[in-house]
Amino acid sequence: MKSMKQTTRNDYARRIARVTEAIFRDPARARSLEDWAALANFSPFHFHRIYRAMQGESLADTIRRARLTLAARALAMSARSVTDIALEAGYENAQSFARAFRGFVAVSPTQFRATHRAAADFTLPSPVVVTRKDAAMNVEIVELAPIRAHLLEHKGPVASIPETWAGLWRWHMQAGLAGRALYPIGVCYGDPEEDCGFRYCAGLAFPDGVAASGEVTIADIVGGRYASYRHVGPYSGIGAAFQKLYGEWLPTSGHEPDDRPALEIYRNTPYDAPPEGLITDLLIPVK
DNA sequence: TAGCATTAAATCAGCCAGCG
DNA sequence: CGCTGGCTGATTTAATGCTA
Repeated sequence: MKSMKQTTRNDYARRIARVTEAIFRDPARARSLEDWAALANFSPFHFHRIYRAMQGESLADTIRRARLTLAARALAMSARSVTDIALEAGYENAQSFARAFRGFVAVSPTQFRATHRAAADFTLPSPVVVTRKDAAMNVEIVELAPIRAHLLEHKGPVASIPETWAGLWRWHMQAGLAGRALYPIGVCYGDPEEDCGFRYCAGLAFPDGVAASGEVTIADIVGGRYASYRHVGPYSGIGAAFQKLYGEWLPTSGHEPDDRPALEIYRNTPYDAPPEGLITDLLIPVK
């Protein structure tokens, strides 16, 4: 996959994107591997390998993620029964659904619903706007107060970052924090374009101190001056947005980059918004 | 790409809690 | 006590992944 020609890669990416779009448009719809392969113009045999290589997860993983994301949203935002939501999400019964759901977010559907209903009482202090939005790229300069957060360092390829998040959510639940308000923040050290030197931590900010345990640590995210850009859309577009910020905006902005980590502040989550409605503030440190 | 191994999902049986 | 909804463990079945 690494040595693949760029044109081939683009072509493959387009074909695979047709499949993932169809999955997220209607996650509950059952289709055979042959159908999905046909949609991407691959033989079934090659399809799952190409899919996995391009997406970093199997077709089944994507379908499960789409279905459970849909279900999680329904749990958080409606009062319908777990069984109804399970059936609507494409599961044949509530049992299978409960099992898959627990595997996804580490808590049962009803616990999840209780947590997300209860978690509306805490908001981070908003960054103070120093300069208005840039005409070209909607970037504003903000002053951010320090944030104390629980961090879990991501290890492995960028594509598996969702697993680290799942690990941090699991820790959050296991630490008995279900029902407590929280605020997810991604912390990026170094340059994502370089394999070495780039580190990513999944973080959760809490209203008050809670002891860390296991691989989860407590850290103070340094405050100060940041250039803030609001990214709206699926998380897959964040890399390109950062690239644009560093590559296009920063050099012409007159600002100098600082060596504090860049931040991703998630203003909503896949549990309460569809992929195209995900709001993420991207903050790059400036002097 | 066949054939085997592994993994995930479905199914079934049964438990528990809440309620009339 | 029976009914209902929700959850789980064990087992079966199907899909997926790996290897040659």
